Amino acid sequence: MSNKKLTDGLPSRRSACPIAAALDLVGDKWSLLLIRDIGLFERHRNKDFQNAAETMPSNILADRLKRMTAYGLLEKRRYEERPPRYEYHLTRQGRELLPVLRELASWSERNLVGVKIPRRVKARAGGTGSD
Amino acid sequence: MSNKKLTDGLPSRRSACPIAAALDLVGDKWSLLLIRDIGLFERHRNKDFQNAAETMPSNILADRLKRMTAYGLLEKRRYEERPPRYEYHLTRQGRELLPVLRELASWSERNLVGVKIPRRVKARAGGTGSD
DNA sequence: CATTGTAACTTGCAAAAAGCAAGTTAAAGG
DNA sequence: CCTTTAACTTGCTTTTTGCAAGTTACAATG
Repeated sequence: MSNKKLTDGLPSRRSACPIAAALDLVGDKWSLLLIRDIGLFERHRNKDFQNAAETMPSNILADRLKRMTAYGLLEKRRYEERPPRYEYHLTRQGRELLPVLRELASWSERNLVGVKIPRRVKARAGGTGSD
Repeated sequence: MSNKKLTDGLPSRRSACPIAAALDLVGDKWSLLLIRDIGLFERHRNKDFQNAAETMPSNILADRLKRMTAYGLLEKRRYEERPPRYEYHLTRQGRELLPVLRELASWSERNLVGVKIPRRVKARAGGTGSD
C-alpha cells in the first residue's frame, strides 16, 4: 500500500554523458541480467527469473521489474485473467540494449574465459608491460 | 599498511554466463565510467578522474583503480620518479571494452536523450502497448 | 467449504557497498 | 621549517543489497 524507498526516487542523471545516463538506468548488479533473461533466454515470468542461474533476491527482482517497466524498457502483460498472472517483455528500447549485451558477452568470451580471479591484491606500481 | 575490505575479497562469478561474469568485474556504478575516462576522454591521472563530471568519491576511485589493475584491465605507470606520480592506461583487455561503451552511448543517444525520469511510479499491470 | 498449492509479489531486518570529510605520505619549492 | 600537491587512506554515515518469512488471489482437491 505504501511504496517507500526503492520505487520512489528514481535515479537522476549523474551527468550529461550518455554513457553515465545509461548506467544510471541499468548500471546496477541485476538489471542487465534481467534484460538478458527476457531478451536472450526467453524467460518472461517471475518464476522463470528465479530459476535463472544467478538466484536474484525476490525483492530486488520485483523492484527491477517495476523500475524497468517504469523506464519503458519492459512491458508487463497479463497472460491469464482469473488467477491474475503476468509476464514481462522487452519494449523496443529494451530490445535495443541487446547489442550491448552481445558486445559484453563477446568481450567476456575473448578475455575472460577461465579468468582466475586473484584472491588478495596489493596493486603496487611498476607496470608489468601488459600492452 | 593494511588493506581491509574493498581490496581483499575480489568478486567471484555468480554463474558461468559470460555476461554475468563481465558484470561481476565491471558491472558496478563506477568501473565503466573509469574505462570511459581513460579510453575515451584521455584522462589518466588521479586528479583527472576527480575532475570528471561525475565526482566519484576518492576512496571508491582508489579502490576501482586497484581492482581493475588487478584484473588486468588497467596498467599503472610511474610517470615521475622523485615525487612518485602515476598514471593509468588501458591494457588490451581494457581497450577491448570500448565497443561496449560505444554501444551503450549509441543506445543512450537513440533512446535516452531528454528522457524524463518519472518521479513516482506505481507500475500496475495492463500493457500500454509500447511496441 | 476448509485445505493445500502456486505465482507474484511484500515486509522486516541484517549485511555489504557507496558516499563524505578529514587525515596521511612523499616529496618539491620557498 | 612551512606550505603545496598528487595520490591515496581512514573513520563514520547513508544507501543498496540480500535473506527469509509473510501476504494475496485464486484453482484444485477432498
